[in-house]
Amino acid sequence: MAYRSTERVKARLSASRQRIIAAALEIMAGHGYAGCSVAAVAERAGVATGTVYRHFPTKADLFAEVFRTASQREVDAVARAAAQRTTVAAQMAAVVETFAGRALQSPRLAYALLAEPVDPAVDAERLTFRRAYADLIAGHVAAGVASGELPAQDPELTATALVGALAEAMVGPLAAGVAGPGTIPDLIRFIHRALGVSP
Amino acid sequence: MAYRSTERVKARLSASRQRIIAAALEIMAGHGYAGCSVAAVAERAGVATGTVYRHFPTKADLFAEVFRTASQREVDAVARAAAQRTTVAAQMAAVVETFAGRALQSPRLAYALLAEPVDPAVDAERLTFRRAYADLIAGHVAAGVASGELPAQDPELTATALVGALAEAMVGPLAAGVAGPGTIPDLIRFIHRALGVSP
DNA sequence: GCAAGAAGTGAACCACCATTCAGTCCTTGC
DNA sequence: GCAAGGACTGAATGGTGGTTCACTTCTTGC
Repeated sequence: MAYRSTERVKARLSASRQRIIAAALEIMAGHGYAGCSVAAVAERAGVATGTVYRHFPTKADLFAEVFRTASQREVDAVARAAAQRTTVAAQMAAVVETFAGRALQSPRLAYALLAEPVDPAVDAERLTFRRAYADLIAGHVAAGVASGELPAQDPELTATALVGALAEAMVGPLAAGVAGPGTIPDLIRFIHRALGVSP
Repeated sequence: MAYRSTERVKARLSASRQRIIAAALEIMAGHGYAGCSVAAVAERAGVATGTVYRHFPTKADLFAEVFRTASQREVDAVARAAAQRTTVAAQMAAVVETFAGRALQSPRLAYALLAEPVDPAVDAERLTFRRAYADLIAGHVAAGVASGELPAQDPELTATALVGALAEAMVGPLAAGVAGPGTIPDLIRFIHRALGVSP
């Protein structure tokens, strides 16, 4: 036995894997999922197409991970913003501002993550993305109901509906390229009403 | 010139076209968009695959029309239900009940119309579907604001967000096959709060 | 009945792209 | 240096399913 992979190689492999994921993300941000052929991803990552398959069994597996990575980044940013506020009203305002602000920064990527037609196996990953947002929101809503800041309601349903509302309200602006200046404040008012925040 | 198409032939052509659309709808209701190969649609319609292409230039064109037809039917049903009520609160309750009730009657079709991964050209048609709902709702909201039943708000944004909320809240139940018994009343309460209906 | 021309047929075609694999290059331990 | 075995390559492969088209069948006006 003359070969047993060493730390150095493991690190290189891992770096290579990360480069592939990063390349896929960059292409998604530039040309959407539609532009993400395996060959294009490989070229941008500086490897041969075959190499992609040493890291991921199928294209769907690769993009499941790409979606997972990107989604986690988004959800984390929103969670961090919300955590800095104390009232549910302020927390939800932070959620909207962060979510919408980031989406408008990278509209093509946001569109790919939210709504672009993708392989069904990748689409499944999208569900967990939305679920992560819903869980985050549901936690704040449940706390608000418990503290009496919000009226009694099913936090799960409220959170799911709010995620849908947020996503839908962003798809138009993302397609158009910009949001009207009043969109975000209006959306915050809508969501405050929906939560039952007292005015 | 020995041939100029007559009424009888025109009627037959139109009937054939309708049969193709109907067949596509039936397959969507049974197996989703994924089951809709052109060959399968043709077989169900009782024509050869080539015949489909005498009526529609591409598969995407066929399904754009299929989506348009199915969507119109849904929107009409919802509009009709809402039109029978007098207050905005009751109208929106009717919207939710009709939308959700019909979706749960034909979950596979509803899923295909709302969320299943489809060809991008067909996806575009989905946007107009959602837009039609949003316009319907926006009309009622605007009337409610004008009459003082609802507080001041941007009817367009409210309507868009509500469409997103409705769709998102249905995707889970559609995937699961059933909705919990409380889902629809809870959703109506959510939407009433979001509109600012006074309790 | 017949010529002209449209509608209908379905097997063959083909574009696209994910996936593979035989050959080459590297890394490791001795 | 060298043998063993992994990593890398990228041109070739293959499956899928939308699309075509040469041919057949039907309609029409005379």
